Amino acid sequence: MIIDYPGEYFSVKDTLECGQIFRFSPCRDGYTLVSADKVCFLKNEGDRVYIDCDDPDYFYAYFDLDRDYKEIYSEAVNYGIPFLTHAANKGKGIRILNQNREEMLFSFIISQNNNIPRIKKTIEAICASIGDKITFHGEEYSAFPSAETLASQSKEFFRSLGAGYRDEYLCDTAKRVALQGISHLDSLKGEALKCELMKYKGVGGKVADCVALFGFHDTSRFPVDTWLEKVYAEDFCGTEKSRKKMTAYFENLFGEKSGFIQQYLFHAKRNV
DNA sequence: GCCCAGGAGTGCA
DNA sequence: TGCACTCATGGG
Repeated sequence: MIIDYPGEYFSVKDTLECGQIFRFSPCRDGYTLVSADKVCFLKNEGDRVYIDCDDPDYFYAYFDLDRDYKEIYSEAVNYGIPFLTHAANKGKGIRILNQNREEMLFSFIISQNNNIPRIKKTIEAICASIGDKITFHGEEYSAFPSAETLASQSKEFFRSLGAGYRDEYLCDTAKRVALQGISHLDSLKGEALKCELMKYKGVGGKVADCVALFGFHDTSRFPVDTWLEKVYAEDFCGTEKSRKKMTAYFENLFGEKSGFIQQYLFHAKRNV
C-alpha cells in the first residue's frame, strides 16, 4: 500500500534527520524506517511524498498527516524573530512524528550526553540483538524490543552494546515498565506528564520533554539541549543560565506551538 | 590528546 | 535551591 501526499510541507530528509527518530537509514532514492514493529519506505519525488508500507493507518498517524503544517510555518514566521524566520524557512518540511511511547522512553534515555550517530548505533545493536524479526518486501528488520524483553537483560548487556553508564538506567526503567506498563500516562499532558516521566531513572527534564513531544505528541513541550542553549544565548539574547528557566521562557513564548518551533530551531542550529 | 554530544544523579554548601 | 563533579564512549 502506498500513501501519496503533498510534499511542500513534508521533507523526508529533514523530518528524519532532525533528531526525533533514530531508526532509519538511506535506501535507494529514499529511506527505510522502523517504528516499533512496523517498517516503511518513503521518499520525496517531485512535489509529492510516497510512503510504502503494510499498515497505512499507522503511518498516516505516525507522520501526522492530518495536520496543516502551513499554518504552523506561518505562525512561526509571524513572530518576526530573525533566526526563527530563517529556521522556519529552512525547515518548513519538518513534521513532528507520532512515535511509540516506550520506544521514545528508552531511546531518549540513551540519548543523554551522547551524539546522534552513536545513539543510532546503540539502539540498532539492541534491536538487532533481542528484537523480534520482521519482514518487509523480502528484507529482514528488527522490531524494537518489548519492555519485558529489555527487562530480562543484564547491565552488562547494554554496556557491551555501547550504552555506557546509562546501562543501569535502562535496566531500572525496563523493569518498571515491564511491571506497570505506561498506560497510566496516557491521559496526562503538560507538567503532569513531564513530572511522571521524570520518575523514571535516567529521565530528567530534557529527556522527559522529548518523550512527551515525540511519544505523546504534547506540542506544548520545548526540550532544551546543548543546541537550544546556543540558540537561546546567541539568537534570543537570553541571560538565564539554567535549562529549566530557558525551557520556561520558550514555552511561555510559543505555547502549544513550542514543539514545532523547537524542531525548526534545533534543525537550523545544528546545520550551522 | 582534547572537546563535544538531543544530560542526569549525587553530594555538599 | 544551586553549584561542581562524575558517568562511558565514539566523532571531529
